[in-house]
Amino acid sequence: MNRDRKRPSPAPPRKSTARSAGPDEAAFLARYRPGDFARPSVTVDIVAFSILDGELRVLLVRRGEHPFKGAWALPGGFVRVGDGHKDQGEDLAAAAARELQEETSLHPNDVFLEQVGAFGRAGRDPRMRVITVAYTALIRPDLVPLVHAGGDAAVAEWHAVDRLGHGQLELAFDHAEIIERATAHVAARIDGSSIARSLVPKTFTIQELRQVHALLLGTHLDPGNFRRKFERLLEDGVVVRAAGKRLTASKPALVYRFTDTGAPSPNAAKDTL
Amino acid sequence: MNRDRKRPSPAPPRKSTARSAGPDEAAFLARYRPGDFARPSVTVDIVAFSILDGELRVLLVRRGEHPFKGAWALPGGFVRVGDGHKDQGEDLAAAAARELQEETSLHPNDVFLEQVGAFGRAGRDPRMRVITVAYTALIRPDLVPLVHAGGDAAVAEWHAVDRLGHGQLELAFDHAEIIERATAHVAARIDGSSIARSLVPKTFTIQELRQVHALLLGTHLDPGNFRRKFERLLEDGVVVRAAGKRLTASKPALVYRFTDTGAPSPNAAKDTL
DNA sequence: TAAATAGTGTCTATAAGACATTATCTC
DNA sequence: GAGATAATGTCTTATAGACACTATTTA
Repeated sequence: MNRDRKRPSPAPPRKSTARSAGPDEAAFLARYRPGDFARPSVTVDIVAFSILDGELRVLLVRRGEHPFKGAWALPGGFVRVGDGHKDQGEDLAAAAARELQEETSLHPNDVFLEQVGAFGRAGRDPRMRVITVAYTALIRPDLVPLVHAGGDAAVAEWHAVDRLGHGQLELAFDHAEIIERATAHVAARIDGSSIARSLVPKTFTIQELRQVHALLLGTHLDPGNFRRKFERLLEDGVVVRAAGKRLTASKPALVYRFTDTGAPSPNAAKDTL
Repeated sequence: MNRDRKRPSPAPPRKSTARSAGPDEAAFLARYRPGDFARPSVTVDIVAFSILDGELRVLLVRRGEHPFKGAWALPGGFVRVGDGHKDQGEDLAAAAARELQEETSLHPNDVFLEQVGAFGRAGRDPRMRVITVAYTALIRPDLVPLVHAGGDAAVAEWHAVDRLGHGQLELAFDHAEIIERATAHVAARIDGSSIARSLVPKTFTIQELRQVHALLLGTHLDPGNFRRKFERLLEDGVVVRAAGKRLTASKPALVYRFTDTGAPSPNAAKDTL
């Protein structure tokens, strides 16, 4: 029941949350000053997925500094907390969107961003206590070529999730675990179709969409059976025919696109995530 | 790519995580000193569910201090971060387990504890920036009578989740939203049966188990159809007959219990959660 | 025409929903 | 015996998996 932080503090004006604080509480807040005892650093880490060359891949950056110098890490950074008085800083989702944009130069509206959870094992960063909030970011493959433009100087590469295990690649901190949980998170949410929508190009064939589902689920999917499910999406107006055909070595495939029912990114709305 | 926290610091020995840091990195850590810029406070909040009088209920405590004095809040408290040198403090799951025990005097092994996610909207606490990590705790109703014993002096009550909305009860901070998400989290995981196991008494009838599922899903469940699913649990050895019968106003019902396949609480294992 | 893949149809097993029926207990 | 609920059974519908088959294009 330690809900009460036993500390006085200057009144940080609450932002946006309109609620009726009585004059009593206003007076309390005016008197309140935060004591300082140890606080953790809080970061956001971005698990950015895309599909390249038929593989599920995740964006990793090579660390140039200790600890884990030379190892691969998830892009991420500190949550801006503000000065604690006038301004309490940015929301978690905003921090994730900002980091995403800094790393990839992609606009957050084009990317599906969703919280996975908090990871805060003591000792996960050898320097100090760091609690990180992980977000999945689903990047449409046709946007991947635009990714590298605005990033830092550091090396960023898309690594196949399948080839991360078994120490084939040294991953910094607990990022192997975070990627594992993020992958499970995405796979568990594939059926709503809003996930898959963020991992196929603007226009796609049924087989391409099936491949996305198959990769995320880690199983083979029968083309005929998948088509059956796809036809339900057509009937519901979730997808529609697009112009043209996809030319292959044999019979060309019809091309579809998702309609705009339901936004691709739920970012703006949920700022607690 | 702000993965590097641009701060020097004394070497906090990493806890438990056995990894091979080269002598180079060891030297770096010895030199490292954390600068201090603004950090958020981090808390854990417990959304403890149980089923009483046929209702899904959540444990709330009445706030005795500003802000939100007199309002109802989730039990919770600060994550212990340690001094940042020798010790980085406790894991998030450990903090949740500790808070749970402090609040309810229940042993964490008897309770199903699982992370919901991080909530960190700027301004959610008017005093200062606080990021909280919410955990669901599922309390078997037969343990509820033991709950109050070891708590703080504050008033703690089990409130029906159905009767929280529409401003019927003033909830502190963003706890209404946290409860909503925690409820959805639990409902989404009901089918694994490990959830329901934590919300029925040690022995239970089929109808009692059905009621738990119905409450969490918010729908009516047909007794006959539910029995069919239950029979699969029997065949798989997930549940077995227990001695005795439940006496009612009419025909007594057979009594069952869950077997020990699969632990009731996944706490100890996942310390990143 | 051969090869290849897109697209279609069919059979079966499984599970869920609706609902009727029987069994067994208390009062 | 009346009332009540437990326990069982049946019919229908929806969906998934396996797999056979047809259609259309390129080379």
